[in-house]
Amino acid sequence: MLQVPFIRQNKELVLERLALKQFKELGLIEEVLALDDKRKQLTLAYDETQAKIKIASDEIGKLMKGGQKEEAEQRKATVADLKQQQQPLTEQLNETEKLLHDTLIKLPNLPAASVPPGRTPEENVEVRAGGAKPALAAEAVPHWDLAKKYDLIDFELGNKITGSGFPVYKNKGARMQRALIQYFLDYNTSKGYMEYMPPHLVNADSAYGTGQLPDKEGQMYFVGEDKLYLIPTAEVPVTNIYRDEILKDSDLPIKMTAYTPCFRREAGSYGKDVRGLNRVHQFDKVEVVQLVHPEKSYEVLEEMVAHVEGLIQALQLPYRVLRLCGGDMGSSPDLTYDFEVYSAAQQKWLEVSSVSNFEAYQANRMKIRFKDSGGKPQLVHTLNGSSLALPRILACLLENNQAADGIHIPPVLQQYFGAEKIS
RNA sequence: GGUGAGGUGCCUGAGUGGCCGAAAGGAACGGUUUGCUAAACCGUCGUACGGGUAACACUGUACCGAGGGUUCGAAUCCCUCCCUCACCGCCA
Repeated sequence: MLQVPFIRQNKELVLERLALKQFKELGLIEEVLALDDKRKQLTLAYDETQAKIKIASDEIGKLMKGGQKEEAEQRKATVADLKQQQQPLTEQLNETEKLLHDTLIKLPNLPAASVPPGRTPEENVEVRAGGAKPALAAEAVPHWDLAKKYDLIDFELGNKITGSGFPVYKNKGARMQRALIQYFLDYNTSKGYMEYMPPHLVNADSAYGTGQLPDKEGQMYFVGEDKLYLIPTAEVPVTNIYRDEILKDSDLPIKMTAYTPCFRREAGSYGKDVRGLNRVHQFDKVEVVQLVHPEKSYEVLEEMVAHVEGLIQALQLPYRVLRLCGGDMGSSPDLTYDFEVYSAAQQKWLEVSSVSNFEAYQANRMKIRFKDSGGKPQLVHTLNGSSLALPRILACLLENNQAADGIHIPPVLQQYFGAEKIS
């Protein structure tokens, strides 16, 4: 959520940046400022009346004690009068505050100055690339065929148990999931991230906090009976650990990592890239989250990008790092880097990680603050990234490492997986 | 799910209608003392939104789980919800 004083002082910049993000309802900015003006005016009027009521009430108490009943009754009449004046103010104030909040929450975050212009994924900017695309044999096949050949994943079985997009991992496939999760968590904790295992369902407040609500409600599975949402990413429960907290500046940075399954309805994306593991409704992911001092967040963003890059390099996968253009970014981040790995048999780049700086956008929603050196509460900056999402990593590992004698496991995974290849 | 007790500031905990934004103790922070540590002593010790200021100061209002209500006046009384604890039931 953007901060009103900032909008007021930087109106032109805000309009310009929102346009970069392809945001159309620029009129909302004027609305916000007008509503805020109205709010201040009503607050002042309400407070003044309320102060008079308090004084009069106080006097009534004293008059009653002194036995001056008539005087007291007179004061009561005054209060009744004041309350009548106040009533419309109260209503208008509540209404205005709600409207202001509802309008404010509709505004996306401002993209950073370094965000490239553009509308579509094609306009994302490649920052760098690494790893070599493997030269596969002519008979190389995509991962869904390999999954069948080596009995690793059963997609049809998931259909029976749940529905499409819920693959069943089995055998060495299940073992590989476990190995990847453990390796990723070990890698993250070795770099100072504290490991968490958070709830997989969250309440509406948490979903609002990270920005899933109200905009992306349709992307989450909802348990109506208990008004809980299945998490689309560990970012939601993990970042909310510090919701409504005021930290000491010496507490920063806070580095957290968690493995969770992720649930996404993917409404509206049927039929596109849904084959095999490319897009599923439930998948596993290890996430890293940081809460940092505002002056450090861009430095930390680069550090997190390097962190994820190290992981992909260790897995020996060909990858590229993209800086997302304004139109392809989500509504909450200031700056996002996507990692894509090359799935050699499909000959496709698959997104496996997204690392973002949200600056104070999420922190303002969640009221995550710290006391700066002057002792004043100030919003932290939040960042998060996948390190990593499993399905597409697995797809690439299977496809890229297939050989006549089986699928070769990257050295870093062998001790976790317990073998050098799947055959 | 049932019954009972309860939810107060960073923590413990007092407060059952006006003198309470809230006692006391602890923790934390700053200072004095001290060879160092400890102890002792002094001070600070909520947040939000307004007004005010160059910035402080100062000042108004709100907040004692959440939301409603009663009353001139609510942490305190009433209602609904949420949560915690204990016991019972069920159960990994």
